[in-house]
Amino acid sequence: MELLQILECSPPLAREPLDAEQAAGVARVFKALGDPVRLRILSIVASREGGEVCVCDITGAFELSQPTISHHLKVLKEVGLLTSERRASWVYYRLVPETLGELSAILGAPAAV
Amino acid sequence: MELLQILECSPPLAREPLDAEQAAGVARVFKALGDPVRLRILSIVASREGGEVCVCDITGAFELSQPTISHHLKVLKEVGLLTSERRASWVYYRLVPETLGELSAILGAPAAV
DNA sequence: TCCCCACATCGATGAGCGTCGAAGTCAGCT
DNA sequence: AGCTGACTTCGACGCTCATCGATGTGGGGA
Repeated sequence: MELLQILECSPPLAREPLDAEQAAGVARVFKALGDPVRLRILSIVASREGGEVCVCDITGAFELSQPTISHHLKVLKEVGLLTSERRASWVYYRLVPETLGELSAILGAPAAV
Repeated sequence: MELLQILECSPPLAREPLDAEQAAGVARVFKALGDPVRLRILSIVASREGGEVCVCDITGAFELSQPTISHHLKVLKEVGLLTSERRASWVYYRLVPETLGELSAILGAPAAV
């Protein structure tokens, strides 16, 4: 059930065809990346010094309602690209670099061990 | 196509936030990858010895109608992941490795300069 | 020339998704 | 306890998309 496990078991595209289960899992993550707002959110979190971003910082970067941003954050979290932690009144989001790395490897990165 | 240019100009996610135009372009390609059938098609083409796959070979690998496969091939072609060439009665599809490489770099590949 | 085959396009349909306002939750402050 | 601020969840609406059957196209072969 865990998505990251499926990513770890999926070979690079150029090595051998994906089976249906692998394709379904990998596609879920790519689908999450297939939205401009989510991509920008992810890049904001990923490029942040310290690695943490408060939701209010993200909301301020878009001309979208706060529930919409929250929805996108939820999608990114569900596929294992982000994690969240509540401290006091604020919720901080943080990148999961392993997931990003697995995706890169599936696309055919030169296997950075 | 100008899509590949956008990919080339887009920094790795972890380096700096994407602007709206970059995010829109990159998202188009990821959205194309966000479907299990298209991912499997891409892996079939990418892992093929010789690099060429006839449409009939792809259609045979799925329990989907031929128009549906043709639709997915068109999507992959429009975002610059595949090219096609007609020879005699058959149409052969081929991977565009540059596009895949740019995506991998945006996800944070170890900067293959 | 006529037919057949490989593939693309068209039009329709049902499911999914992005977006919003409204309402709910949760924590700190007075 | 009550209030306020930061997010999340809910319900709804409009649009996009995956899929299909039917139809169009283009190239060989008989």
